[in-house]
Amino acid sequence: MKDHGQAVTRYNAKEAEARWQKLWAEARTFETREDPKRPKYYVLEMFPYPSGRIHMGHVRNYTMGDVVARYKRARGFNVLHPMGWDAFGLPAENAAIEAKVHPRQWTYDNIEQMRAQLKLMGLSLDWSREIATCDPSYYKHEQRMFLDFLKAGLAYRKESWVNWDPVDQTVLANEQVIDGLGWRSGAPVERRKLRQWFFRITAYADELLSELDNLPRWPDKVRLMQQKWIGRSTGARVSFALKGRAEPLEIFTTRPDTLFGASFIALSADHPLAESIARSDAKVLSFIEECRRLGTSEASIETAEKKGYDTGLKALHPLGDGWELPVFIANFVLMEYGTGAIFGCPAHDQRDLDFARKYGLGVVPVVLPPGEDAKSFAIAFEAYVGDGVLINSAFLDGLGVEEAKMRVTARLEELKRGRGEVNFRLRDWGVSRQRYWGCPVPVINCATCGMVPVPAKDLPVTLPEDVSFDRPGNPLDHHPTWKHVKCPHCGGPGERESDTFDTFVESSWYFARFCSPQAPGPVARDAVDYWLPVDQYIGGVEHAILHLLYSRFYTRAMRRSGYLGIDEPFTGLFTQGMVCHETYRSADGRWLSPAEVTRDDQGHVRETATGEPLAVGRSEKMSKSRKNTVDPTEIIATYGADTARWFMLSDSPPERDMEWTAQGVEGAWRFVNRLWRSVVQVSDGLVPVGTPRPQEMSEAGIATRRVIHKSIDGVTQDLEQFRFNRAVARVHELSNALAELAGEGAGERWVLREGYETLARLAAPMMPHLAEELWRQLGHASLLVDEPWPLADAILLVDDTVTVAVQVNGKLRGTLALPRDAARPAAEEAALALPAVARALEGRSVRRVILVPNRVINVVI
RNA sequence: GCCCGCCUGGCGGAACCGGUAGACGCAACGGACUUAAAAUCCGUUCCUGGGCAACCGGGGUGGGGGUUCGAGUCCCUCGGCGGGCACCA
Repeated sequence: MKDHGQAVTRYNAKEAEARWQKLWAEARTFETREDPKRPKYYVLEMFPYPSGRIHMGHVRNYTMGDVVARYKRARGFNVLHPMGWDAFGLPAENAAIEAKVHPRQWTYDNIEQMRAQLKLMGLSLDWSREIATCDPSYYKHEQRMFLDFLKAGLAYRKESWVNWDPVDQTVLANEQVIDGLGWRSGAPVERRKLRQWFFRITAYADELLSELDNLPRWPDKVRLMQQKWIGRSTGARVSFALKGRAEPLEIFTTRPDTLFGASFIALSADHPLAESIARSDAKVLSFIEECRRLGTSEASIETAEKKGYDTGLKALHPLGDGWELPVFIANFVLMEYGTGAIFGCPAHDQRDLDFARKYGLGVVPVVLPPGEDAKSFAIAFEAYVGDGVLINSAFLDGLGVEEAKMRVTARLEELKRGRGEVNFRLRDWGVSRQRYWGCPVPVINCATCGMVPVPAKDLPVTLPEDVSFDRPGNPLDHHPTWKHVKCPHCGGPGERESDTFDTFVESSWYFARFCSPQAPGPVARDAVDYWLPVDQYIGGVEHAILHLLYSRFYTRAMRRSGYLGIDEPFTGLFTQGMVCHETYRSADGRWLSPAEVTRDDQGHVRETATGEPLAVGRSEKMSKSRKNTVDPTEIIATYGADTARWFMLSDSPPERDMEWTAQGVEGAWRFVNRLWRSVVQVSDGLVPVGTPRPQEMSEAGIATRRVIHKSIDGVTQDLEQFRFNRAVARVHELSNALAELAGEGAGERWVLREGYETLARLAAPMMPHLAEELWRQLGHASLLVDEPWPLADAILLVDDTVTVAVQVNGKLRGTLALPRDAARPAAEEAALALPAVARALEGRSVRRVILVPNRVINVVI
């Protein structure tokens, strides 16, 4: 074909995309409202932190969500697909410190920029529902709900150990402590006991665990991680009397069956008993201080030696007559778990064994492994933790481990020296942050009345605008006037709580706010009842525990306060992989960004500016530190959003990491153009829109129709199952088949129309702008986005003739074209008649023939 | 240390429930068009032996073993990579 100039050979993505985006916006195509007559579908991607620029991770996430939203919309669902901003957080304050901008200004500027960037992607979002969590119109509802939670006992304040940075004068999260030092100040972090706010997530520990089984559309991996995080363990609480003390000591164990193998008791350094002894014993005090200095970082735990200090106290075994056990303070016992005290059974716990060997304590085996002899069995340096039969254990002798656990627990209960107990690893969620850029905890501290919640009518408690970040610590504390208020209770002088909430609180309910973003209360009940739960939630695995667990808790807390009627916020969850890129490094160790390098004719990578050759490193997650990032806006400016979206969905399965390559984008861009060009070229010769299917059709035409309808069926299943890479491959296949038919002269004009219309429809969720363009080119006046999803003709999905593999002893010897569902004798005969089969048989007799209908004929000799 | 996942051409990956391994794309190579290049179009490409050729054979899904008429797929085992948790009593 002759080149008729630029207009015919090149698709102007930039112009076309802007045009369609404008039309969708004008038609308010994606604005949604409740409609009880239609089935709803709520698609949500984890909302972004407004860092200032979108990155490829966002592009991948929002492309996937948009494919789902557009597909479900075409299937007739009333689709809610909103977007907002997770707008509180530390980076805004850092910007305030470094660039002297107000966090609010910085945040809203960033939102402005990112919204413009996102809009270029052509996402089917209902922008009328946009929310920013730093807006008082959002967080005032959070404060309102906090008051409800307070009343319901789901929020409370207690003293708790925290990581304290003495220079920055703030609490640090565990993630912000690196090798025992504050991440910003570099100062050694101290453990301090501070009054902190908590959400009682543990109240729902059992439910949060058991309901994981009712989330079949969540990845197993995430459910498993949450299971482990909640960490339910069954055991017993056992009471040990202490010689010379009135108060008994309680311990928790999951192995009450090994109670007769006890040889010591160990207390946490933070245990009240340890602290009480320390008051009269300087040596104990210095040991406790040594334990505390060890800190909580992973490295220190790993390298720390198991150490104990014998307090000289004696505990009396609850089942032994006058049996005394030494009481140690040990550095490996955590106050936060169980009762902060344990009994040590060295024979059946490795850590206890190490401890016993170090301090010369007894090692008595009480569980006999199968096949061992009770007289000769001994423990050396490896504890036995498996199943077996109880020995040396009085009334438990001869029982299995499980049976023994039950029996001993029952006996302890009779004696009132213990009872069965379930413990969780999960702790209550500490939500206090000593930060400015967060939602203020709506509480006033009064010298007379104590803690007084801010009355609902006084909400919101807004952040003061005039703050200074000149000195370390919480600006809310330093503010001259903000925190000084009258006590709402007695009218006397009070002080505002200056803690703000962890930003995870905002993200724990934003999905509910999206249902009715203008509601005067936190939510409008009819709106949440209609829209919730979220049918499909999409985001990174990094939120597998924190955000997803908090949201599950918060939903229950909202239910308890009457805001919602559901338990689980997200019925479907998909965790997408990361976007990676290869890395470039110069000889002197500088990292270079993909934009700064060129590939020469030999395939060597050079720095564009200097021509210096570069080392190409392995592909890693795009990150600023490695400089291996590609700016989505530049890609969209060059190739258009559809190309970026198409490449994002190609090749790699969505749950896996993908590699971003320049060649890959080029390939996607070529396909966009090829598709556009083939429709432009073919459209003039097609039958008019709406022409009924002709009675007569050529073989090639019928064959192509089969491909078309199999494509509909295949793409539909692929999209339903999040197999976007396969959907992409199928669209390629259909495009190839149509090009082939078009190449065969006049071809079947009707079939070509059906084919290209189908192609446009199937590609629309993934490349929405191009699809509209093709639809228009094919002669339609309507918007494709309002067209229904195509339906496959079931008759065309089954072939009349099938290709069957013919094997001899499982080895492929040839193929056979047979009528569908061919009967055994005919199929067998045809198979045996194949020359390759006869050759393989070499005259040997056939023992039997395995026939898998329409698939395989296996001749066994 | 414990738990989970993964391993298929030069690369990303496909292969429904055990039934023709390598779809589709990238890259590479060859050809056409062009004064030339780019773009585009056509063709080839898992490895390997034989043959001028159409063609005929052998091997192959991280290694080893097993189940089965038949294994990328199921089981055992070893190795490698990735992720999660980590003093949890």
